[in-house]
Amino acid sequence: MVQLHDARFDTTFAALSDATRRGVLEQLGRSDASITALAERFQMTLTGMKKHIGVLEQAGLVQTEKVGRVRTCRLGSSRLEQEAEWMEHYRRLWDARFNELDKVVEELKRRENSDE
Amino acid sequence: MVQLHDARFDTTFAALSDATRRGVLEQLGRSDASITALAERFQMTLTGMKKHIGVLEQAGLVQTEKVGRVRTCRLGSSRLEQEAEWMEHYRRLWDARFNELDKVVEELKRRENSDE
DNA sequence: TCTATACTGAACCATATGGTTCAGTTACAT
DNA sequence: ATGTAACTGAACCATATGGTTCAGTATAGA
Repeated sequence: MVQLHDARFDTTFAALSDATRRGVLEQLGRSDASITALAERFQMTLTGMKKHIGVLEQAGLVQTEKVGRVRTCRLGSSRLEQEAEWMEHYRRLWDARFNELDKVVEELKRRENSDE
Repeated sequence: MVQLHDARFDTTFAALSDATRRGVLEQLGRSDASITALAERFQMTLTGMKKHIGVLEQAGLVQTEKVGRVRTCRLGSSRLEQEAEWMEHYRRLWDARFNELDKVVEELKRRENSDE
């Protein structure tokens, strides 16, 4: 049931398609951070960063918790496992196609040889 | 020089964030195909499919060649190697954070025990 | 109690995206 | 020579995205 994962993949890959958001993930890998801290680090308004965090949260890549007036962001529960798997799958497809081409080339060589 | 890869990552992940395009990659993993064939398979106008192919081509995931009046699409040269690497990197960050939390939890338990 | 900080939400803006239709152009088949 | 098939490009449309400003609300600190 590949279809079932489609929506999730859409949102995860879309979340990863922005350099700022990938930067935020890197940062959160080093230490948790407030929205303000992240906004400063990436030279952006609070509101702008909040939106990015929203996207990352939606994709399960980040979790946040508000205590007092500061909302702390940390890495979320999605470890991109299925996405990494998908990439592996794609690579196998690629290899399959590649090997097929190799066979064709070999076949051509064989014919050339028998023609000589 | 992480920045150098940023633009490429942007376009690759964006290309992968659409279910139709991922479907096209799957299909091309099985066999090369014309734009018309792909458009039919994914129930879409020729023009629509052409745009998707354009996006995939831009990301290096697909290559095309026009012979006569049909343009044949096949898997491209990008094997998502750097992207897979990036995901691994992210995972290591995640693990690092996770282990850190584990230590904190252990530390808390130790204190609890010494309090008893 | 007053003030500054940290966030939130609505509204706005420019540009991008995913799709369409319509009007070509080129190439194959009769 | 002509019709049809395969693609291409321009124009259009609705919605999404990445950002902003501005006007709040809620909390921490003096």
